[in-house]
Amino acid sequence: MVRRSKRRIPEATVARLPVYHRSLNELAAEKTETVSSEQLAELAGVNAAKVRKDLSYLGTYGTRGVGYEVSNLLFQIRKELGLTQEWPVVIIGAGNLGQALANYGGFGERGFPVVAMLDVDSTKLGQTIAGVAVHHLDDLGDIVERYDVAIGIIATPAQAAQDAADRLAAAGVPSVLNFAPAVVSGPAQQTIRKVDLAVELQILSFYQQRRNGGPGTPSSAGTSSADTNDAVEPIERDPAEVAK
Amino acid sequence: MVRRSKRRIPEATVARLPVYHRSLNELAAEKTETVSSEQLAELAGVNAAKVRKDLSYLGTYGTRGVGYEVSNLLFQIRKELGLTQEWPVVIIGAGNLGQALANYGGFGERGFPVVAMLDVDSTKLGQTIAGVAVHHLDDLGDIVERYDVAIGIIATPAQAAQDAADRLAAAGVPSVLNFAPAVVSGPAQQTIRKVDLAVELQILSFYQQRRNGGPGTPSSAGTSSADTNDAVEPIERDPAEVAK
DNA sequence: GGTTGTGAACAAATTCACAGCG
DNA sequence: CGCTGTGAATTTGTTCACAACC
Repeated sequence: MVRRSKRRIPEATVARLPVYHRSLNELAAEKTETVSSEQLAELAGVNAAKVRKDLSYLGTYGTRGVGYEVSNLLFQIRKELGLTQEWPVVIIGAGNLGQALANYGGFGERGFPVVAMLDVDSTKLGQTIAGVAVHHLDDLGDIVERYDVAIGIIATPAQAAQDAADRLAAAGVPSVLNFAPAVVSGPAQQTIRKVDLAVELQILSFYQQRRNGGPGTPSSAGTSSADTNDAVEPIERDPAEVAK
Repeated sequence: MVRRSKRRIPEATVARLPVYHRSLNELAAEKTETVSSEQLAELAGVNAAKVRKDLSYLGTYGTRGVGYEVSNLLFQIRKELGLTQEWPVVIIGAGNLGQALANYGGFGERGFPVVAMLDVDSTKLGQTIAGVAVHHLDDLGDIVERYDVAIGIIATPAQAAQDAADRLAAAGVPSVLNFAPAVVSGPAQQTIRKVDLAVELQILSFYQQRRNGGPGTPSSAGTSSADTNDAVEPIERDPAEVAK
C-alpha cells in the first residue's frame, strides 16, 4: 500500500529539486516534451550525473535512449516537494525586512500566499503592506488557526528573532524561514532554515579578497584567476546539546 | 615573508565564518574577553568540534585551557573575510525585488554600501529608493569605475538575469549575488552565488510534506516527528561544459 | 583541570564509468 | 546507438577522541 520508490532523499538532493522544477517549468512553457539529463543539467547549472542520481531517488521515470518526459517529471517533483497544494505563510516583523519580503511578490506567485504580517509596534498595526494586513503578534495563534498557516517567516531584528520562533512553535507552525541575522532554535519537530542576506555578501567578500592575493596582501591589483567559484550555504542547528 | 598559516580554507568553513563573526561581535559588545569553542559553538548554533576545526584553518589563535581572545579572533576573521574594508555594491533591477533589497538596510550597515541601482525602465530612472538613485543600465560601466564597485546584486526578473550578469562581467565586477530565479553563468574568474527566496520555501515545503506522511499520503493529520531538521543550500555553477 | 588543535574514523555528497535497456 | 540508472571510487565535510599544553 505504500509507494516505496526510493525514500530517504539526501538533503543536497532536496535542495536541488526546486531548481529542476523551475527548469522543467521553462521547458513545459515552450512545449518541450522530453528532456535528457544532459539538457536538464545545462538548464539547472549542474552536471548530468548529478541530475540522474538526484532523479533516481524519486523513482524510475526516465526512458533509456530517450530521456525524461517533461510533464511527468514535473508532476513527480511537484508531488515530492508538496507543491500540489498552497502553503499559507505569515511574516513576523513589519520593519524594513518584513516589508521588503511582503513587497517582493515572489512568494504568493509560487504557491506560498502571505496571509498576514505580525508586529508588536502599535504604529504599524492595521496598516496594509502589499495588500497584507499587519496584526499584533499576540494574534498569531488565531491567525495560524484561521488560515492553517504552515510556514512562518521571521523578519524581525536579531534580538527579537528567538521570541518570534518561540511563538511560532507555540502556535504549532512546523516550518520556519529565518531572515533575521541571528541563530534561532526550536523544538525538534520544527524545521528551521535560515537566509542571511549579509552573510552571502560576506562569503563573496572572502573570495573577492582571496582573488586579490589573500588577507596578508592588501594589494588591489593582481588577478589570480582563483579557483573555487561557488560555495555551499552553511546552516546549522541543534541547539540542545550536541555532544555525546 | 608570507604568513603561511594554513591556507586553502574549505568552502563549508568559509560559509560559517560570517556566523562566527556575528557571534563574536555580540560577545565583544558585552565586553566578554575570551570565549571557548564550546561557548562560541552554542552562539553560532554548531558543535564545538566544528568550531575548533574551522578556526584551526585560520591559524593558531586559541590558548589551551583558556579559549580564544574575542577581539583577536574577531580581527582574524574580519581579515580573512576581507571585512576590514567596505565593498561598494550595485543592485541591478529596481522592481519589487530590487526595491525590497534596497529598503532592507542590512547591506550598508554591514559594510556593503549600495551605491546605485540600475534599470532599463525609463519611468524608474532618476527615482531615489532608500536614498539610492536609479540609473540606466547602460551607465553600469561608469558607475562601477567611479565607485570601484566590487559586487553586483542581480534583482531582475528571471529572463533579464543573464544579461545583467553579462553586463557585470563586461564591466569587470568580479562578484555577483543573484536573487533572480534563474541560473546565470559568467566567466571563470567571476564568483557567483545565488539566493532564491522561493526555493527556500519549496525546500521547507518538502519537509512539511514529509512530516505529513510523504507524497503518496496526502493526509493532513499525523505528526511523525520526522527526522532531518536542517538542510544545505544548493548552489551550482559551471555552465561551460562539465564533462571530462 | 580545562581547553585547544588535530590525526584518524566516519558520513555525506559528488563524480566516474559502464552495464542494461529502449 | 543513445541515454538512463547505479554500483564503485573519490572527494568533501563532520565528528571523535586524545595528546599537548597552559
